[in-house]
Amino acid sequence: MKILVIEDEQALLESILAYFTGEGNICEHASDFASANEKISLYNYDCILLDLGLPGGEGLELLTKLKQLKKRDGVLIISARHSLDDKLAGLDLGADDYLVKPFHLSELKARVSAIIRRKNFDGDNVIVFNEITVDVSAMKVSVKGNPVNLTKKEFDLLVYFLSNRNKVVTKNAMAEHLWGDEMDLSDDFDFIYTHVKNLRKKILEAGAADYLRSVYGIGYKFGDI
Amino acid sequence: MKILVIEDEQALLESILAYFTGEGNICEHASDFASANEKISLYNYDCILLDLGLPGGEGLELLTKLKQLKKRDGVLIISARHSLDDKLAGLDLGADDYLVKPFHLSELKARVSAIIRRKNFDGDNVIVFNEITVDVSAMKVSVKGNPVNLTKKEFDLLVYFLSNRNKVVTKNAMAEHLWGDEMDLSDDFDFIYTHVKNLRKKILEAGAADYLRSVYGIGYKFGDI
DNA sequence: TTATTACCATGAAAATTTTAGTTATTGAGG
DNA sequence: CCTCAATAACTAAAATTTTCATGGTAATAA
Repeated sequence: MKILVIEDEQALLESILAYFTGEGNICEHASDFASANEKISLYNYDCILLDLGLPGGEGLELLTKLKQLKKRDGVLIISARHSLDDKLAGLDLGADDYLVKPFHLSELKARVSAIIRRKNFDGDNVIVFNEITVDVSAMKVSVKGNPVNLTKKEFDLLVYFLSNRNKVVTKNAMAEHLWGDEMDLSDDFDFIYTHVKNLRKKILEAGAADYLRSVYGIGYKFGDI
Repeated sequence: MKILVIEDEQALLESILAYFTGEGNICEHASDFASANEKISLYNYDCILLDLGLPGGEGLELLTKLKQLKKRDGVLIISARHSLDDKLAGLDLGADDYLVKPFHLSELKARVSAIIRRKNFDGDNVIVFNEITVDVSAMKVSVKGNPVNLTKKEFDLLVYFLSNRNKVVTKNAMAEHLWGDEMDLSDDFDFIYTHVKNLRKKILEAGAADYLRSVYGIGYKFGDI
């Protein structure tokens, strides 16, 4: 999953990044209002961790901005302010949850997972698409009940396709979601072909129909044939 | 096992902590309502010892909270109030057992063990998995009837694997369970490999099949081959 | 002391990325 | 409507990087 951490306290930022990266997520970060504003405008995230006490601007404004842009990123507010007012204001402006500092990383993770589950999979841990079943939390995939061994990138790719089923996804969007901002978008990332190929092969060999169409010059579409 | 002791009477708290820590458990504690509330929200425990007469709030509310959060921690109420009403109220709200002060630590331990046994091992003292037998209360492990000498960490690890059999457990989850919150989860704890290795070796040498698979980039899975 | 736990260095295994070569699709010019 | 060059997509395999296993050692606790 792709996560943006907006936090100016350097030590906390780093431990959050280390933890979530270690859990296998793609993480980006911003430490001030301006860069946070830029990130949320330009990119999409599965979840944004937003610290309210931010240099250069009022964190709550970012929520307003997200709403204006009609983004559907999940937002978890993390803040030292534990007044009820702030909490309500945040939730009112569209935040999905609110966590008061100090907190523990395992708790943060649990909440982020809950938000992502709610947003992407209707609160469910398991995505079912015809004969393909994906257990997101257990990172397990099966076709007609038979388990399929996918690597992490293959798994991420499949989940991305499934949460965008029947929509055309561009190569850029895929790259952005799977590799985050370490990836220079001016590069061509032919290696995506490798992962697509491997995923395709494994799913087909497991006995699923060929749901993945390439859209010449654009990207791919995964969905009903 | 991970145990939370919620108790405001300092002397009693300390003797309980000393006793359970001495028994090899990971113990945490809280002395007032607020911090107890925070702890139970943030973490999962194998058993929570809950004193009802707590400064700052009504202890029974914590039970309600646990239920709301859909936690499955075991709860043993310890309280000076020996009225039947309190007891029934507590059990009604989901507590697993009730112990009236004063009590003997050995009695407390027996009840805590019973709760943990019931929660984790279907009330059984002994986990049997193919040729591996684990006596949880006696901390003894045997393979095909031959005893295997495990250290504490190895034992804990094995029990953790067994109570999560056939599921993938992440390195983070393992660390969290084995070391509690003293461990900085943003660190990488490569030494977990050592414990895995030692456990694996001892179990294999004792003649068991190789039930432990590593799941590249994620963690481990212990279960049927 | 001895037993246990944490850490480190090294090599092996697995996954990811790069590279290079092949095939497919498109659209412009004949 | 065809041909063909340009671009895009696909594939296989090599190179690189990451993760894991293991033996040994230092630190700590019993």
